Order: sequence, then structure tokens, then C-alpha cells
Amino acid sequence: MSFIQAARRRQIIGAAIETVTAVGYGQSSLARIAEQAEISKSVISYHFANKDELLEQVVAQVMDDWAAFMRPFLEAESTATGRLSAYIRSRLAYMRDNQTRLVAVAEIIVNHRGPDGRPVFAERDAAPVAELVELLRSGQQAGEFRGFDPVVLAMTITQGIDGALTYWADHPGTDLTAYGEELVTLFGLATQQPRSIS
Amino acid sequence: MSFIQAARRRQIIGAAIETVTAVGYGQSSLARIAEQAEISKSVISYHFANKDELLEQVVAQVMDDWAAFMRPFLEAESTATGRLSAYIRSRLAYMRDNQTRLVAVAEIIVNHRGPDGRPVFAERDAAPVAELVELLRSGQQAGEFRGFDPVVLAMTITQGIDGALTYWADHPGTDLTAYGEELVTLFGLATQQPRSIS
DNA sequence: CTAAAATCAGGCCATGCGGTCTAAAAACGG
DNA sequence: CCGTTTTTAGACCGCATGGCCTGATTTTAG
Repeated sequence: MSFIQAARRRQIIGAAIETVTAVGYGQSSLARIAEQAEISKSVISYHFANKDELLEQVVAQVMDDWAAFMRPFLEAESTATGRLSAYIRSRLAYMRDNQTRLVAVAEIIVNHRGPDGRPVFAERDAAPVAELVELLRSGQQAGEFRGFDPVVLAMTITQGIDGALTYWADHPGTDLTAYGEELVTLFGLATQQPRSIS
Repeated sequence: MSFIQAARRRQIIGAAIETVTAVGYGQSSLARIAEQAEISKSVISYHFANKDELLEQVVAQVMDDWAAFMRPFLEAESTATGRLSAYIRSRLAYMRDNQTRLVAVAEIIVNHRGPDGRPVFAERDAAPVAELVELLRSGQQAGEFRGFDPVVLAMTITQGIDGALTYWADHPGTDLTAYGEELVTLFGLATQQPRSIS
């Protein structure tokens, strides 16, 4: 893949992200994206097979980048409790520097459907939840966590973190770091082994 | 409003809900909704001013019904702790009997935009969160809850409950009652005043 | 320098959209 | 029973969409 190809693809992907964040998935036509990028519509058609492939690339790029960003934070922790806190903190840290990207991806994941009407990115969206389930299970086996249902916990944590993005998008003054610390203590209390029963 | 008018409106609203749940907001054209209802497209235009009014009615009907369903459960509780549990349980109880309705409304709220590109139902969606904030604040003033940020808590609880709907839609075998109890203990642990410090 | 390949702009097309129009059918009142 | 009003079906309109095509322009290769 040539240099100019890669550059154009990056530019178009960026324009798609800006457009989706600004006007929503439904209004993000190829014409609008091209206008945002200040190029002709056919340039998109030349560099991407179709709109689906463009959206696929947007999602893949952001998700991969996000996972790569988080990995070192998780690997630095030895206990499950520490990894859970690091998970929450690093997801919010990434949010802080990639708001538009993540808003766009969230919009695409929820809305993009195949010809059968079913969401296309459902599996990709479920992956981080599955990862969290593993984290929680290991913490239970290590005796750090109480005996909750790890699926419910993982789902709720994921949703809680996504809620921070939604809230931040609606209230730009929000201190995301403080929000994250609230979540860390919240889910810390919710997961840890209760004190002695007596 | 005549009897037949009311019946037709109910039928069309029902068909809109079915359609949105089945194929998503984006693919829910008036033609599809009419097909689902086995009527002609113009019948919709006759009974509703336009698509926006139809969606408005769908959302309003479900949200009002939901709030009315929950009210007695909340009023039966005297403590903030009890009201929080009742809040979670009653929201999940309503979900159990109204899955398609709620999936459709969630989809519409997130996706429906005005001509300016901004979401239309943002305020209506924020109302339950504001209600929860009040509940949590009163619990803090009563000394039942610890000193968390009530906005973060309210947001996380709301998101956590919505997560149950999402998970249930993807995993039809889910026991919603058990899911709800997990949430009750989870947020119970997260909110209650810590034991004596020593 | 030139010919081939890659890249781009603008126009074009079939499709599906929301909404309207006309006329037929159904319901209703006297 | 008939005339009026309400309700419905189906055709139709203007518009935006995703995708494609043609031809011009730029880059690359020999």
C-alpha cells in the first residue's frame, strides 16, 4: 500500500469520525464525509470498496488502538483488584484524549446494520465485556472478590464506563479523572470480599 | 377522537415498535411500518402528522407508562436504601413484560435527530437520571449513603439497568430477576455507609 | 521524455425515502 | 335508502442516497 493511499485512508477515516460525531450516524452520507474532508465523493469510493468497509476500518482502527493503549496498564498490575482499577482508569484516560473518536465508534456500533437488519459489530462490542469477565473470575478464584455473577458485574462496569463518555459528551465541563475515581471506588466496594461476617 | 382513530393509532404505534425493534431505527421507514401493520402507507399519514409525531407518540406512551408503573413501588418505601432497591427491581420488572417496547424506545431516543442534527429526546432521557440523583442525595442527607458523587452514581445505575436490557436482548435465556438482584446487592454495597472505621 | 498506471473530480443512475394527491370504499346520519 | 363524512389504497412527487462511469490529471517507470 502506497504512502498516498495510507494518507488518504487516514484522512477519510478521520473525516468520517468527525462527521459521525457531529451529525450522527444516520446523517453521515458519503457526500457529507467527502465534504468534511474537502475531497470529491469518488475519492472515497476509490480508496474504500464501499461505505461498509469504511465504517469497518473506523471501528477496527479505534478499537485496536484502544486495546493497545490499555494493555500495559493492565499488565503492570498483579492483583485482580489492581487490574480492575487500572482497567477503569485506563479506559477513562483514553477517553479523555479521544472523545470524538469514541463517540463516533459508539454511534457506529449501535447503528450499523447488515442487510438482514442485525447489528454488524455486536461481537466486537462484546469482546471487552468477555475480557472483563475473565478478569473478575480470576479475582474470585484468588479470593479477592466476593461471589457475584461476573457477567452482570462485567456488563455493569462496561456500561458504567460508557456512561462517563455519554455524560462527558453532554456536559463538556466534566472532570473525567474525578469521574473515574468515583467509578474505581464504586466498583471496588461492589466487588471486594465483605469484612468478617460476625 | 373517535374509537377507530384511537385503535388505528394504537395499531400503528405497535407496528412502529415492532419494526424498530426488528430492523433498527435506520431501516424503519414508513413503508416498512405500514407493511408490518398490513395497511397502506397513507393510513399513517392520515392518523399522524408526520414520522416525527409518530415517534414522539411511541416514546411518550412508553415513558409515561413506565413511570406510572414504577411510582407505587417507590412510594411504598420509606428509606432511601429501600427506594433504591425498589427502583432497580421495578425497572427490571417492567422490562420483563415490555422488552420490545423498551428496545424500540431506546433505539429511537439514541438515534432520532432534529433537523439541526442534535438528538430530540435528550431531555426526556435525562429525566430518570435526575430523579435518581434526588433519591441518592436524600439518602446521603439521611446518613444512609456514603459521600459519593450522586451524579456519577445515578448515571452508573441507569446505565447498569439499561445494560440488563441490552444483555437480555442478546441472550434471551437470561433470568432478569436474578440479574436484578445482582444489581441490587451491587449498588447496595456501592452506596451504603462504610462500617465503623476502626 | 513518454507511456502506462494510479489518482481524482464531477456527473449520472437506480433506489428508497417522507410526504401528498386522487379517487374509491366504508361508516354514518337522517 | 341516500347523501355526507371519514377512512383507506395506490399512484405519484421531489429529494437524498450509495455506487458507478468517464474523462482529466497526477504520479511512476523505463
